[in-house]
Amino acid sequence: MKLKKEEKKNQIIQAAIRTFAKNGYFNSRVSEIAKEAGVADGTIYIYFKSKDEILSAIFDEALDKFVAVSEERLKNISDPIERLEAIAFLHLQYLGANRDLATVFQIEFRHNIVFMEKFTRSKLRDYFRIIRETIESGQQKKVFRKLDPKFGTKLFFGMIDEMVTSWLLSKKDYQLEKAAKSLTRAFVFGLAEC
Amino acid sequence: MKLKKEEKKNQIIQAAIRTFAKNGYFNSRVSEIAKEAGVADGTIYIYFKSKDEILSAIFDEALDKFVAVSEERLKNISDPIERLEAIAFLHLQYLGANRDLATVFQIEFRHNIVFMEKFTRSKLRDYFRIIRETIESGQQKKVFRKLDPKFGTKLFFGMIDEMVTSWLLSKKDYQLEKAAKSLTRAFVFGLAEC
Amino acid sequence: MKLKKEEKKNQIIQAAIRTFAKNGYFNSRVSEIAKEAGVADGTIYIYFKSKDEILSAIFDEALDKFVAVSEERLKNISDPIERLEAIAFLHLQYLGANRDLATVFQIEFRHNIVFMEKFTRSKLRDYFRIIRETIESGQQKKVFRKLDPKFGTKLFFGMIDEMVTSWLLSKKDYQLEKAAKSLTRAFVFGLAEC
Amino acid sequence: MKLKKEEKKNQIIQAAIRTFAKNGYFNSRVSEIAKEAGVADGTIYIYFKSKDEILSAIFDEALDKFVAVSEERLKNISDPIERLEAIAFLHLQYLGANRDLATVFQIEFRHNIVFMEKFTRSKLRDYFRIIRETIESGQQKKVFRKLDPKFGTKLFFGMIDEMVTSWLLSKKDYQLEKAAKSLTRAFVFGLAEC
DNA sequence: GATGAATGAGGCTTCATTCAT
DNA sequence: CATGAATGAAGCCTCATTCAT
Repeated sequence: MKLKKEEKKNQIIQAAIRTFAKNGYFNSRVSEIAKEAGVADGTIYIYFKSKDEILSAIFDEALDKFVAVSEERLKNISDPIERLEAIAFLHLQYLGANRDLATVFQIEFRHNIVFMEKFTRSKLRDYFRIIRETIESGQQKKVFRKLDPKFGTKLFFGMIDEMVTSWLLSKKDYQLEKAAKSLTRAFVFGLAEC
Repeated sequence: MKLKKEEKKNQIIQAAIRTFAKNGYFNSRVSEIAKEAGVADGTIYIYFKSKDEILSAIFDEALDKFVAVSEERLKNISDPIERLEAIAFLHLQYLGANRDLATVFQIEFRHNIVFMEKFTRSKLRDYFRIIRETIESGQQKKVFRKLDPKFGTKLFFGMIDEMVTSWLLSKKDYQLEKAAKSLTRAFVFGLAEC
Repeated sequence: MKLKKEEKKNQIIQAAIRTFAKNGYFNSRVSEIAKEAGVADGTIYIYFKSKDEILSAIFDEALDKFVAVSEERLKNISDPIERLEAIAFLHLQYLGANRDLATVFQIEFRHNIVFMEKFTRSKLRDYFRIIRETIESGQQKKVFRKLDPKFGTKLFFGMIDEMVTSWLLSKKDYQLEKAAKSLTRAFVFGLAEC
Repeated sequence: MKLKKEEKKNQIIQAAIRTFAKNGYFNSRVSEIAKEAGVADGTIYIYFKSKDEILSAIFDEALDKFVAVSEERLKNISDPIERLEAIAFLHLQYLGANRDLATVFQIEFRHNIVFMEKFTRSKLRDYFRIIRETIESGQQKKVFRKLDPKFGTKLFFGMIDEMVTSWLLSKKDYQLEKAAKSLTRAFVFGLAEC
């Protein structure tokens, strides 16, 4: 019973991801999501308080899952450079595997500034912490030079994030995660010759 | 007469930037922009065909101005590393000087994938070209190692872009352009020790 | 369920007829129709795509019903003169029984040449055909003299139509259908003495 | 000076006739009429109090001119049948000569019921009187049989009116006034054989 | 729990009219 | 007289949300 409920909730979330990806949050209709999910309009409101809450649920769920998977995969990697590459790989793979989810993340996450702040301060904080701790660890091991780890985190995240956005805007459907290696190499060793 | 018309158009654009920055495009009302600009609702439609066109005009104007200023400033800088730093500086300074404009750029620009594509394919292309040519020039001078220049462009842009977004979300009002030097250093020399 | 839906649709149509009759199509507000029908503004749009479509529906329905009733009543009348009189009677009775509907028909039907053409080419064509075939039948029976039947149809229709318009503009509420006999007599035998 | 003023007023009226004929009164914009007349929007309001008054002026002027011309032409025709034919001819010729004016007359005259009543009670009354007196004269001369002359007037007017409407809806540009003879014959002698 | 018809607040936009130049 | 930029009231329609069935 409880399972069935979770199933239907997920069904609605998946429908919302497809709908938001196609038309954007503000140009998507609740009735459209309902149709896509194969339920009645009113049913949406049994599982979610409002249209806005569906969007939040998408991010909540996707971020939770991503952080959980990432922590699991990173558990046994101790080399800082290897870890950074793994992080980039997981990030690119996760969004590269689901273009609709990626679209919602890259486009609708910037829903409005309050919305962004909310996630940046909670769920996304965990992700940023993973990157930051990896950089700090590398600095302790003298693999990385001195540099504000928070600053480095932003730079690294910015690189990955732009790869995803660029991939979305490109019509070509290349393997996004393949960029992880050279992205990390660029971040660690820079663009300079030698 | 012509001047006055341009003045009023600009007045509306500035009001729209403030309004969009505050509430986001979709949660802003045309009547609110009108009030903020000190004109009647209908007056907006003498200068713009639709609400959507106001948003486009903001980007059009801001990007044109930015590219024009940048090209002027970069004219006499030939050293690739210096050029990259100048680009980062100009970018960060331009948006750092106008928090409302920055908000609209970082939040509203990605509100709609079609809208993004439109600008990425035209106005923004010029900006990306400036970065790319600088990287290519550095590669010819053997200052930069071999790496797809387009890929490098994305990484560099991604770093800058994330700095701006992070600055917006931060409550602290630090000097954004101060990051240009260390950002460029990180991009060119990487994070690795020595 | 289906019945209830048809009922409500009809309820809106009747409200629209009253509203259009009172103020004319362009000076009628959708909110006024809704109020008159006892439903919310938005409900109108569950049953009709647009304000314009309500007007079309009024004509569609009224013409369909009129042609159906007329064909039924005329089935057993073979004498051409009797048939013409019956047609005039039915036409005058139909509109004479519902002053609001008559107003919409006489005033709003000609509000727009494109709108008129649409109905003249479809629904109204059936009605004109009934008149024309009666004239042709009378000519075959040598009751009527040679005359382009289409021309005759227009003349006959014009006579009836003007009776309705005149009745609408008159404040007196006389029995419109009483004119059928003398109208037909005038059409068939003319104004000449003997 | 006065002449020039009248000229410009007429210029606006002609522009309004073309504009109303094309789009109908409610779908015509004052700015469109101004453009068509080659004057500024505000200039319209120097010559007319409102948009509605332009429409009234069109009917005022056209009806005055028509009645004046008709009375002049009918002065020397005493035979009732000849007079009726002349009336039909003048009516059909007048509107047949200016399709735009005819469109405005047949379509926009039914602007709303109050508007119609206003003209039917004043300007149009003169025209109806001309027809009615002709019928009465024919009855006195025993050319026409006994029949309420007002009733006969409506029938005759209805026939002519429908000819005009039918011509408007027809794409063919036939000579409308050619129908005057057979129309009158039909009205006087009827459709009956012999 | 599920439905989907009904609600009604509110937005974008139009356009007749005004009035300072 | 002529202009046309500015006004702002008001309409059509949309759509998130509710609730009786």
